[in-house]
Amino acid sequence: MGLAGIKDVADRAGLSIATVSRALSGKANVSPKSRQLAKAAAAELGFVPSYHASSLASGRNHNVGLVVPSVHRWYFSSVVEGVSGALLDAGYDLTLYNVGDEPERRQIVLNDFLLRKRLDAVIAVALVLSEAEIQQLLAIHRPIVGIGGALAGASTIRIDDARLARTATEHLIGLGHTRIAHITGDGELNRDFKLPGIRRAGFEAAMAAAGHRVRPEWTVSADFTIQGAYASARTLLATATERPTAVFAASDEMAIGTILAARDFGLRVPQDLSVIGMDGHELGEVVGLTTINQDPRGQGALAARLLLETLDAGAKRRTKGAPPAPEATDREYPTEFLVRSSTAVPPV
Amino acid sequence: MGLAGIKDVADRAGLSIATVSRALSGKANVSPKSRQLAKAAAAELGFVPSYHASSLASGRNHNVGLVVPSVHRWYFSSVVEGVSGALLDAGYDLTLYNVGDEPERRQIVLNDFLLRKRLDAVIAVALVLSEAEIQQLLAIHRPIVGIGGALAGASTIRIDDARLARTATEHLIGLGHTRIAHITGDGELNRDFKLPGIRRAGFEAAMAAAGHRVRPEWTVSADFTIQGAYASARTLLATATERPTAVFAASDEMAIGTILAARDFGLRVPQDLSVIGMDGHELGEVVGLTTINQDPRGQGALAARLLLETLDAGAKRRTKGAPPAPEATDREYPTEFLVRSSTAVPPV
DNA sequence: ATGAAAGCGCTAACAG
DNA sequence: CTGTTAGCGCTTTCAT
Repeated sequence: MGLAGIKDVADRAGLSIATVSRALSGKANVSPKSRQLAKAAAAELGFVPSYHASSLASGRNHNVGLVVPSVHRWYFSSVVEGVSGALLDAGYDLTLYNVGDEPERRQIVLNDFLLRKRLDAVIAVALVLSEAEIQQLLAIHRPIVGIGGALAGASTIRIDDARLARTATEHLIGLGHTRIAHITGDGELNRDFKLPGIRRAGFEAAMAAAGHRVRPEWTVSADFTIQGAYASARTLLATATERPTAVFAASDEMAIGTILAARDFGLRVPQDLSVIGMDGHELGEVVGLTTINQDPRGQGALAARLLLETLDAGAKRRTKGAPPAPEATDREYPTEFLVRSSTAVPPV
Repeated sequence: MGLAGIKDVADRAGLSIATVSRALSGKANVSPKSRQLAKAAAAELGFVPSYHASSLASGRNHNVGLVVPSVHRWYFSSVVEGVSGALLDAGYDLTLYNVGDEPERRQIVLNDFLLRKRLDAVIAVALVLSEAEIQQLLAIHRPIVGIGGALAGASTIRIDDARLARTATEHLIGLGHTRIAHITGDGELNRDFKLPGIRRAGFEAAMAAAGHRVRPEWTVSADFTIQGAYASARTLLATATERPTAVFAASDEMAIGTILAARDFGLRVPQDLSVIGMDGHELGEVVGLTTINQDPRGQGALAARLLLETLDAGAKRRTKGAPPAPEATDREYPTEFLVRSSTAVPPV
C-alpha cells in the first residue's frame, strides 16, 4: 500500500512492464485479457503513475499553466473556475501563477516558472505580453492562449471591449442622458492591463458620436473593486450642483460601488442616477444592475478545451523543431446585454 | 536557443555535468570559478532545468497542491493569494484543485491527482477529510496542512469558529438585543464543510447562556454568497410584525446581503436592525459592517511558509519509510474584533 | 500482442 | 573540488 510502481503491477499481473504501460494508458495492441489483468493489478495495488517519470519519458505533462493578475478579483476567479473545471475533467493539473502587481514577480514567472518545461501550455488572462515574451514561450513549443488581452501571435479569446463600452454608453445616450460620467481604471492597473483604456475609448467615442461633452472631472478612476469605486463615486457625486445623470462604470464591481455611493447621498437609482456596468457580476442581480454580460467562466472553459484539443492533436513532437501549429486564432466570445433596473430616462 | 540541456551547459563551460548541476543548484563543493563558469554558460544558453528530470532524480518537486472548494468565493481566493505569494517567492509552483460541489470531483482529486507524486505537500482549505483520506496522503510521505477545517492527524491553521461566533452573538446581546436571527449555511454546504454548523452552535450557545430564545423561523440558511443571503434575508425580514432586531450572519458576505435586503425594506442599519458578520471581507468597510476579522490571506501565507520550512528541513527521504515527522500542530490564527457602524442598541 | 532494452534530463553517491 | 557511474519510473521503439 502507498507506494507501488509499474513494476509491481507488472509482477502481480504476470505481464511485462511495457504491456502494463500500454494497457493502463489505453493504448492499442493489448489483448482485452491483458488489459483486464493489468487494470485489476493496478487497482489492487492502488497504483498511481508517477507523472514525473511519465512526463520525462513521453514529453507530455498533463499540466497547463494559468497566469492571472489576481485570483481575488471577480473576473479572474471566474476564469480560473472555468479553466479548472475543464482541466480537471480531462485529468490535467492546473498550475496557477497569481502574478499580482509587482513587475518583478511577473518577470520571474515569465522567465523562470513558465519555462521549466513542466507545462504543456499556458493560458494568460488579461496580460499584456510583449512579442518577445510570447516568442519565448512559443520557442519552447508551448501553445499559449490569451483571454481578455491582446497577445500578438498567440490565440486569444476575448470580447470587443471598445465596441461593448460604446454600446453601453449608447444605451445611456439612447435614454436621453447627456451628462454622463465614467469610472475607469487606475493608472496602476493600466501598466499591464490596458483594458480600462480601451473601455474608456469606447465611452468617449460614443459620447463624441452623439455630440456630448466628456467632462474631465466626470471621468474618475478606481481600482476595479467595489470599495475602490465606492470611494471614487462618492467624490464624483459629492457636489449636488453639476452632477451627472448617469454613470458608465468600466466594470460591474465599480458600477455596484457607484450604486452604493449613490444611495449614501440619497440618490435613487435609476430615478436620480442611471448606472450601467460591464461584465456580468452575480451581485449585479441584487442591485438590479444593467450590464453587458460576458461569461468569464465560459471563456476560461473554452480556452482550456481549445488547448486540450490542440494538445491531443499535436500528440508528441517534443524534440521536433516546429511549434505545434498554434494557428493563432482570435475569437470573439458572445456577450449578452442585460437591461435591468439601474438605468432609465434622466430626471427632468 | 530555446532548448538547452545541462549537457550543453557543461560543454560550453568546459565542466562536467555533475559540476554544473551542483553549481547551478547552489550546492557546496564547487569552486567559485567553476560556479561562475557554469552560471555564465547557463545564462548564455538560456538554460532552464527540466523540473521533471530533476524531480525524478531528486525526489523534490518544488510544487505544492492547494485544494479549495471554490476560488470564486471571497474566503478561498484570499487564501489562494496568500499561499501563492509565499510559494512564488520560494520558487515553488502551486497546483490548484478547485474541487467545487460535485463529490465525484472531490474523489478524483483525492484519489488520483494528489497521489501522482507530483506534489511535495498539500494544503487543504475548509475541507473535511476522513481519517482514511488523510492517511492516504500521509502514506505517500507528503505533509498536509489544513486551513479552516479539522484534519485529524494533520497540521492545521484555523480560528476558533465556535468561540468567535459566540463572541459575535454576545456583542449583540451586550447591546441589549434579545430578538436575534441567524443566517447559516445551506445543507448543501454542510456536507464537506461543517463550518456553518460550528458557527451556528456558537450562536445558539450564546443565546442559551443569555437565556434568549432561538426562534427556528429566525434561523435561515443561504449559500454563503451576498446574493444568496440577500434572498434569504428578504424572506426573513418580509413580515413587519415579529421581526428580529439583530442578525448574526455566519459570514460577512451573508451579512452584507442582509444589509442590502434591509435597505430594500426601508430598515436603517443599525437603528432598526443591527447586523454582525464574520471574516473580514473588504466590502464590510463600505457598508460599515461590524465583524470579526480573520485574515485568510495571512493564513494562506503562513500555511505555505510552515510547509516550506518542513520541506527544507526534511530535505530528501523519498524512499525512506517514515513520514517527515509532520508533528501535527494545531495553531489558532489571531483574529480582530472590528466594531463599525452596523450594530447598535435595539430600537425601543 | 508482447517483452527487452534504450533512454527522457537530471541528481547523487562514489571514487578520484 | 571534480568527474564517473548509476539510476529516478516510466514510455517507446524494436524485435519477437
